[in-house]
Amino acid sequence: MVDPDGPTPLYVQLADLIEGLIRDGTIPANRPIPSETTLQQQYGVARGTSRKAVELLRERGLVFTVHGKGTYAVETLPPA
Amino acid sequence: MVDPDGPTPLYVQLADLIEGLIRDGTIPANRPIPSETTLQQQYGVARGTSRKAVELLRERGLVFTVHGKGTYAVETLPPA
DNA sequence: TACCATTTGTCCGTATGTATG
DNA sequence: CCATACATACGGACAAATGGT
Repeated sequence: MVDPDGPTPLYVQLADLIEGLIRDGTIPANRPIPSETTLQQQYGVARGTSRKAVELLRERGLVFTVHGKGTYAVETLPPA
Repeated sequence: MVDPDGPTPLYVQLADLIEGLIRDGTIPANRPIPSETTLQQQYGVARGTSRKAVELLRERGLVFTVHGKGTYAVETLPPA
């Protein structure tokens, strides 16, 4: 999944992985991505790392976040 | 604001700047100073740098920190 | 109304690695 | 060698929003 010893930062690897899930339809539009806590446990990273991954996905225009609810895949994806 | 090329370390410049804000009343007693994250973004420095600046202010007796909440200006300022 | 669980938001504390002067 | 500075990554604690009981 993610490689802590690789040259790519963990939070970038995580973001790339989730981007793949969105682009291949595993996570459809307007459906939530895993919570920050779930990502931590699932991939064995700290919360700060999962937060930075989600932040990157927001910057890439792939997801939007609602405080107290969750983070969701956007309707129309930006070009890869 | 802060000069990365100047002879004074960035974190000292940042601390001096905030000390000024406290002494001139811009930041009143028991009010929070900008967070480390805010300082980073505001002045374009790394977190370690903003953290060292706040640490310096603590050593100078100008602020006190509450873990998980924030850093605040003290009630009675030490002599300049 | 009150309470509670979940989730995101915002804080700080610490450590390691890299690079520069 | 050491201080400065940046980036990454871990952890803990509290605040705010949401939704359900």
